[in-house]
Amino acid sequence: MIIETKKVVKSFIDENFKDHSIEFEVTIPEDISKGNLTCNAALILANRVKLQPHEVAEQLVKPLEKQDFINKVEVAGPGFINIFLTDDAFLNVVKEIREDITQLITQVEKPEKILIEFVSSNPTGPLHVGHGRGGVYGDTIARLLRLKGHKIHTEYYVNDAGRQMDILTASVWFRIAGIDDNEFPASGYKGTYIKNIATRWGDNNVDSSIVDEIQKLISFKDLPEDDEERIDFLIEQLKLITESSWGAVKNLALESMLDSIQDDLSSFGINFDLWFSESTLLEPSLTTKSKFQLMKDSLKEDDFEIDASGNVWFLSTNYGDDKDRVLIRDDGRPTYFGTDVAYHLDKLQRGFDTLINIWGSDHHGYIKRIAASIQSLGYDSSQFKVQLVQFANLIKDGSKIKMSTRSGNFYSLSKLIDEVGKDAARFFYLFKQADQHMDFDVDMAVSNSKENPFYYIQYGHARICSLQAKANLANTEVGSLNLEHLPNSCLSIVHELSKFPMIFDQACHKLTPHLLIFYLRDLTALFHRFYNEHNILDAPNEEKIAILQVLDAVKKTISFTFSTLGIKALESM
RNA sequence: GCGCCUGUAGCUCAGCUGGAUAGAGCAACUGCCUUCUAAGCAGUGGGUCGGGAGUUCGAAUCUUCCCAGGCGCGCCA
Repeated sequence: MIIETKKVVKSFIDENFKDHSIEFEVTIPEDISKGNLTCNAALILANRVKLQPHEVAEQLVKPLEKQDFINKVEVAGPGFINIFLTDDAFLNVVKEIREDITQLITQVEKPEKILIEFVSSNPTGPLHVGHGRGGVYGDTIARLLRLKGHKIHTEYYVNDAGRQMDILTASVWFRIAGIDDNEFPASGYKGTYIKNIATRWGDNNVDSSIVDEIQKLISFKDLPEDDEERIDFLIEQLKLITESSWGAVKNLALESMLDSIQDDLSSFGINFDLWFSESTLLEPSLTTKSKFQLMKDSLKEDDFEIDASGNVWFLSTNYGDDKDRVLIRDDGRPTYFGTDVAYHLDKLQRGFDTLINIWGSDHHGYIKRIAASIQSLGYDSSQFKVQLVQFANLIKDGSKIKMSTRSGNFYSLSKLIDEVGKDAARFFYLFKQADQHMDFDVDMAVSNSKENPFYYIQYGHARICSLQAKANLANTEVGSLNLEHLPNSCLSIVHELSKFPMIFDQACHKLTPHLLIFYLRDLTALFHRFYNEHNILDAPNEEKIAILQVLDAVKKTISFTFSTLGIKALESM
């Protein structure tokens, strides 16, 4: 109805106020006395054409009054146009929700092929609660955009090629050799998951001479002082000591980490279409160069240069970045940035119209250089979009929990799922806008008390299910609703239901799924209030049927929206 | 120092492409369970929308300057 109304106003303006195409809004006012819909077009247009807003409004009223879904139109306040809809318009919403709520979702005119990349956490440790937030957000965005009609592909970029992988592998070797926490290098990964990998390796292959050498290496007194230099030195030595086993342990470690990450995500309802391996970008095939090489060949020639020591620089400042960036180190190894450029080129070459990357907010400084590289590769940087997700602080017993992967001291995602449950966890992640800092209060999420908003909506859904079971009218025919039989206080529920398409559109357009949760809470509140005021099952039969049809629409709105957010609505509590 | 994000009720947050009296939940206080699930409902109190200036018919929303907090500013990923 909003969309229809907007069309009417817009075409009237196009006809009668040529050259004044304006952006205006049709919204649903808080106060029902201001109509079911309200339009601010006259205020904006009056400014342009230098007329009184009232005069303009009076003209805009005319075409609206002719619409059969509109009952009454008023000009109010400084020049708002308040629109009152017919009963049928509302009843139609209830009917459509009950038939098939997805028909209320307006499909995009031009469906796009969109690749959404998210989580992409280094496979050097288990996922923690921060990754969970990005994961749930990305997954939900994918679901929303799919429903809008876009073609969505999801991807996890696996950083399996860099120094971090060597540190991971070295850490496993230290544990294989029985190095304990006292002697363990500060820059290594200490977590118990490393011990588990070491144990898996130890089950079938233990070479005691290697173990001896590693122990000797660790106690060697002339190791570099600096933590980072020391770990790099140790890695170099370990590669010599372990020879061919190095690669095998590395593979085992990577595989174990990916298994664990995959398990955590899938228990969160998050699955990826593709796990993209960074290292494949560096592997030439028999017939072609590596994707990395091909990327370098595709960059504009003016956009890179080689310095005296042999580093290859990408001149991202040509595109507004603060600094130029090294693409290839003097020893020939690509930087992280370098392979990432190759990855993005690969994405674009696969024919995606839009790339959406969901990154932790600490990566915001990285946006410009990737956008720059995309331009240099000859693509339009507007195809590349980044949604930043802010950190999630974990609150337990009223205080923040600090997290660090290296020390092995963190609150893992799997622990969160165990304690809070998938659905409540997803709910709380989505309860706040993704690009805002958030405190995730674990105690609140698990509490069965009234302070937990998750159960508020669930309870509403369960109550309706219970009513339906008792009334035995769950399948009341669609379309037989008559507004006369509906008590006034139930009408406000119908009004709220009519907002659904608008809210859903906003959530998709702005990539803000939290709007849907806030909407459900408002909708549920109206139901709970109504439930307390009316003894539904004792109402006269016609009234009861009418009410239950509206409540069925509420129930379907909750369960559909929840399922879109990856949450299962409870039938009973 | 530069960049991004944030500052709205005691707490957690909506609202931010400017719009009609600033919202919700929790907490506090007062009521409502012999009646469809009280994980609920009704009501009361609580605000210089961090501060100043500006833009205009109109600002929590836009601009600018301050103040406070988070994050980033690697040939780490």
